[in-house]
Amino acid sequence: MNLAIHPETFKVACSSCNLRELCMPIGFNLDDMKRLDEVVATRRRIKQGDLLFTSGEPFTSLYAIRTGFFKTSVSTDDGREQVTGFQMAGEVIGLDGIVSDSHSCNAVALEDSDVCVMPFANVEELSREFPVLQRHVHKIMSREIVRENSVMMLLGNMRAEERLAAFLLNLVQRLHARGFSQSELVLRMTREEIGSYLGMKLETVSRTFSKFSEDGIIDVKQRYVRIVQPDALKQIFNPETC
Amino acid sequence: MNLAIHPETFKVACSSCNLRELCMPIGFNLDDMKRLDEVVATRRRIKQGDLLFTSGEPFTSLYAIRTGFFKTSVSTDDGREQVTGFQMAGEVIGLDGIVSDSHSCNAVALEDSDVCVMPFANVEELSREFPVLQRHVHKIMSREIVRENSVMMLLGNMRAEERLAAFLLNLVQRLHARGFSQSELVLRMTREEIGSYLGMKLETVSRTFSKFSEDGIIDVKQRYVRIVQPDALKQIFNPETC
DNA sequence: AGATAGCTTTGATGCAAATCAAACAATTGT
DNA sequence: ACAATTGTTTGATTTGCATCAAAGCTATCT
Repeated sequence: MNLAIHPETFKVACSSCNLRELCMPIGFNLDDMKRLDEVVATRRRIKQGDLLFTSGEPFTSLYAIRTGFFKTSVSTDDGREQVTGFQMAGEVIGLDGIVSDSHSCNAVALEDSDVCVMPFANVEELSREFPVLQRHVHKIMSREIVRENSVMMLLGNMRAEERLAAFLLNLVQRLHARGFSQSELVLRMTREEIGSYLGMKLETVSRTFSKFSEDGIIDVKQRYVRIVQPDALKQIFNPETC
Repeated sequence: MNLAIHPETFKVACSSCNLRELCMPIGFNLDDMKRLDEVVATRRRIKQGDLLFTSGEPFTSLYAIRTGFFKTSVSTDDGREQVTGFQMAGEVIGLDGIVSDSHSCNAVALEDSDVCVMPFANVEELSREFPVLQRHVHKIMSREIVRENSVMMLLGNMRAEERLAAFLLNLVQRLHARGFSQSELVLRMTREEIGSYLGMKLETVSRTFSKFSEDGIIDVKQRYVRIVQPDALKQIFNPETC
């Protein structure tokens, strides 16, 4: 790799990464950690709006997000887009590519981002050597399957208010796990992208935000959201609990 | 395992199973195949309507369907059910349990069925030994992720007719891959279960079937469906192609 | 600072699918 | 063979969200 030509790519050590607990298994000794560093080949910077990978592109690597924020989406031939997920630091994307050796979705950076490139051949080789890494990879894939199951529940069974409540609670919970506030967040995506993810139109997303705001459940100012009554949101999401 | 007490469970060899190409990787020699047989601990019979596993139950094994038909579903606390998939012979279920060591969905047999019980510890151990099995397991999980992505597209973006067309085409394609007709099928699930999977009510499913029938695209008689104009179905599913 | 483009909000109207309702098969049990 | 149960079809009505439309806000560029 020629760094003069590809200044955006460079090597980095997992063993010294502060996201280690998030994207790497725990329970390694120092020597193992050094070996584990081999899973990451390079680091890559993606500017806001740029694609990390696209549907149809050959699959070579998984990507661990170091900093930044992504959306993944699939499209129909007639141009309809479905956002399939929003991913933040410590999360892994690219799993869709394994089955057919080519990606089936697009990954777009919603802010300037930084990812660790993990060639899948490395992941598989080291997984055979380290059962704890193997288990970790399996858990990441299973977690994605379970997440998509709950999105199916959202899309198939829930009304607009429930969907948006679930969305906000999920986002803030993941941000909180990363040391951010559990009541305030800045949305990285547009109303249209939220709507695409939740199976509703951008106008409905906007109206539902306004409704929550009128009801005193949240404060909204464009991309900034403060959750004033988290319990009210939880009740909307999970109506039986009342 | 006491066969007198558990007559429904007994050992079976993958190496002699006629679904081998579907649930096992290819490219093994005979000796490897013998080792690979160890992945399956037992076989288990599930009667129509019975549960293979339920949400909350400890995760121990994956299940390869030998014969029969399953649905998987998740539920909200207030009793709403979302069918997350229909699975047939040669397909693997239980992947949802890996992430938290307990299942997060229910698997119900829609007809008398027969599954190979593959303790996940065996799967992981043999995966470390056989890269081709490791790759196979990864592909199965990735395939499930990609499938769920397309269900999200269905639920988020498509109208009732498109959803049902996609559903029928997908079912018949999978049945055809198993040697069945590419134009006739017998539905193993109720209108309500189809509706739950596709995010619509049973009445809408029924009406859409009737509509397709009136338009001469399919013949329907209760659970029996014959696809008269596959191209018309494809066009409904994929409107741009015309 | 002003202009342009992109995003968001809010209102008015329309429609696809949900809901409510009832009759009609098909299947299961006695 | 009959009753009871479960599943399916079809019709009438309602409704939640989409669509259409227009104005307001923010950010970016010159």
